[in-house]
Amino acid sequence: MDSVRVRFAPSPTGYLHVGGGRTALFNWLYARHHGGTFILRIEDTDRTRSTDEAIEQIFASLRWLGLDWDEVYRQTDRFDRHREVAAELVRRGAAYESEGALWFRVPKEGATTVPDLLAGDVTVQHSELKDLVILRSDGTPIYNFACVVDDHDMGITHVIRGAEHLNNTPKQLLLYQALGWEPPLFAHVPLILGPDRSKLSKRHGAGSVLDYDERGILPEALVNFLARLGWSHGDQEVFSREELVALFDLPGVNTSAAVFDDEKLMWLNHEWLRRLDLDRLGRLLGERIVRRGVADQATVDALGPTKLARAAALLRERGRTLVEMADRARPYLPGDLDLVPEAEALLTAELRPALAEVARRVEGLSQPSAAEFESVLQGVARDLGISIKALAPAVRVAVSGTRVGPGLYDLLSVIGPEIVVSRLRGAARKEER
RNA sequence: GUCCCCGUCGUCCAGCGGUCCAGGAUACCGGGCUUUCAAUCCGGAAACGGGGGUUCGAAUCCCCCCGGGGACACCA
Repeated sequence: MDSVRVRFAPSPTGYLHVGGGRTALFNWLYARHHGGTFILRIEDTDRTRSTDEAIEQIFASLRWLGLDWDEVYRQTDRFDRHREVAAELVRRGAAYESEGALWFRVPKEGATTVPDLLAGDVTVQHSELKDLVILRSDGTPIYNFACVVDDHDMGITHVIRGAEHLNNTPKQLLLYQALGWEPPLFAHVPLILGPDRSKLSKRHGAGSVLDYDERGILPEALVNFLARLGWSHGDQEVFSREELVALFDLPGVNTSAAVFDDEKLMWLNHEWLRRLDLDRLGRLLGERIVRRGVADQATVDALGPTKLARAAALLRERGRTLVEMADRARPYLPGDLDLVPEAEALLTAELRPALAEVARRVEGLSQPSAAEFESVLQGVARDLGISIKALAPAVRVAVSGTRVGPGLYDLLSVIGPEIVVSRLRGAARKEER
């Protein structure tokens, strides 16, 4: 059997949204699973709506998703070929000119059946079809025609595309027939729906692939999530890219549309955050801290990769996105903190000397571990006759500015003795005013 | 409106004639653990759209209805 050649054929009329992203993913997975070729074809025949910015966006989106293509084409580069084939259709009497445009004649009688790999045989009566324009009056080709010519010329073996194209397929099949060409196999994948159950589109808001990057979603998570929309492997939920390549195939794909559930994406993202290599996560966190304006590049650089990774290890347990992690990273960075409003209530006159005492005892230590911090706090609590349940929250808020966060001793150990001491003293002094 | 596709917990999936008084995940509710929040553990509520068939037996096969979606451009 010929090796698999599939294509993703977006039109550059706007950003790439997740629906297109999933179509691209399924094509890519199919190609990689079968050791085939993944082709990217920019369908820019509508020159009034296509933009170079959109093309760049599509490239950037696919790169971010990690979907590498083996060949890339632009339909506008192939207009001569399209016109040549159109002329051939005229010669064969299958096309005619009217009002300046070239039309393909659809038979009045009979029917065409699409042998869809997923939907099964779908038959459409020719009486339902109208003649279709193949070349506009300005001589440029139209989708249904350019698509057929290109799929044929590029040796496409499987057309995997959104279900909204199922109705186009009979027309395309008729074109293949008129040209005497062997059509590829078709697989129309179910649509992704928005919360209102209509086809996911730009008007549903955050539909752009790159928006998910902006929101702090990992490409691993979005790929995993998109793959699970319409495809499954038993009860498994988390799949690495490698697993997907190994397991994905068309027979496992659904036929019913799926609603995009943001909450589940968040859960999956958290899962991936917790599985990520810590050095890489540390780097991502550093970038995000700067990107979010939490701190500048110099501050992040000063912290260094090791501390960044340690902070990331704590942050990822609670944050569901890189954005949440970065926005909570302030306590790990040098400098003063804004304390939450209830902090004042926690830092009572009774606790003030205790904070100062903790600072004094920490000062003598070098690189204290979480366990050492614990024994310091326990010691101070015991010696000063204070409950640890009162001391711990006060130390936490003094050092991290907030009442919530990782285990206190881990937190202190990662923040490090210098910053801990300085913030403890600051809080103790504040109370004296 | 016409044609086409689809129809299992709110949502994503499993199920492909018996092992299903339907399983997993998420979200939700309650409890344990914890200085807090997470994580985690235990428990709970939650679905085969309806009606006819076929069959000894149907979530699984067929038909009708209903519901949802998509397509009906010199857009893709």
